[in-house]
Amino acid sequence: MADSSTQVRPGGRSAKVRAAVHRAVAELLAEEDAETLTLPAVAARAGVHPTTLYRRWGSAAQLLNDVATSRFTGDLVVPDSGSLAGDLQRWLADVVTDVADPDTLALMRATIGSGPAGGCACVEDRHRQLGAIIRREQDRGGTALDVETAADFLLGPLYYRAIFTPEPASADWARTLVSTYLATLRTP
Amino acid sequence: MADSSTQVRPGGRSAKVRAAVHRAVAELLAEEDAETLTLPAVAARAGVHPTTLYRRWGSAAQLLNDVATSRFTGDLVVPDSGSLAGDLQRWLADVVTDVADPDTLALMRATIGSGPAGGCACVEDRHRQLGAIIRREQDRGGTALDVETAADFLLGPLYYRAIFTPEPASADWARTLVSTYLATLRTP
DNA sequence: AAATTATCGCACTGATCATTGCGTTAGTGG
DNA sequence: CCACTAACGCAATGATCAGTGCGATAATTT
Repeated sequence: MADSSTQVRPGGRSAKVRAAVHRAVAELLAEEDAETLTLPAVAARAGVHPTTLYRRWGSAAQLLNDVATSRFTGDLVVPDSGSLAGDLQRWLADVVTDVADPDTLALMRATIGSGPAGGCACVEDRHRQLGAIIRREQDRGGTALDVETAADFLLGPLYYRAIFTPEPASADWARTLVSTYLATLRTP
Repeated sequence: MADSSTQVRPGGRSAKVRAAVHRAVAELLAEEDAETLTLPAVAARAGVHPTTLYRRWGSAAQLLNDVATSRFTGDLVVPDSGSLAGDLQRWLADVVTDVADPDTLALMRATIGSGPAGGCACVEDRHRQLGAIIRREQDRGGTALDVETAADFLLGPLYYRAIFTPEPASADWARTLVSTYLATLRTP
């Protein structure tokens, strides 16, 4: 103990409590609205004492942020089909499948309402993945693309529909999105 | 009193209370996060007794929904510049200006978290306006366009950036959005 | 102007949330 | 195996929220 006074201890029990709490948040969010997501309610569902939640997370907003971060990072693998079109098609199809889950959507909506005003944990990893796909295309000798513009045309309509409109996003609609975006690249 | 037992009374006092409450909600949302938006807090800010809020709105979610509905309906006029491109350019610029306001954005984010899972009061009027623009173009003899697709390409990137990314939407970026969308119509 | 009643303020109560101090359990390193 | 301490459970407290009955105010009608 040369430097730090706080020594993290991620062994069995803490991890088990954390997993139970995360699962309880997901379940409660899927059942009822985000208004009733209080720390005592989560604790009762997870079989954990409320004091633990107050100490580890402090508030419902921070807990939601933690759940969303661990839920939306590292869940999708960046495909490598050999072409930009193939990579985008497969990746966006995976994103559509992910967003199509009502529980995932509920977590996203709740996170938007309680998270910080700029940036959201729901899409940070998506932007990284899109950047990786574009960088790979550039390494193959393809044209250098702007990540922001690609996100505008691919993630924009997808998340807009998921959050604001009741109609779900289908897989072939996502394919149309990709081909339209690629068409705009050829005709500036 | 032939039919109804409840008789609405929108005269002076009720309207004044309603306006004060709406203003208090907007102020509190602009200052702090949506977590602390409780009915007693709104009542204290508005100078109204909390009982009134419990009776008229019932919960913070319903109050938020009411505020958002009256805030996002009828605030923009549908332009009539003579051409589809001009109408879309001017209208989307107005939408950008509207979303650029931090207070408006805070109200949108809070409404997403507390509103019903399908559809949001923030965009319902936007869809109606976009439908009116497209219908007018069709009356002029132009091509019949799909409202959903137009919303995907215009409102999608705009609201996606506003909610998920910290970077603001500029006016000329909105112009790029419109011209790109119009370009995709000519090259299917 | 008088009667009617929707709406609001006030006081009060029960329920739930947020927080703290203390003892216990169980990972972690020697 | 033993000492150490991070992490948890428990009990108790103050604060705030949610809800109710009743009288007062003011908008609306006759």
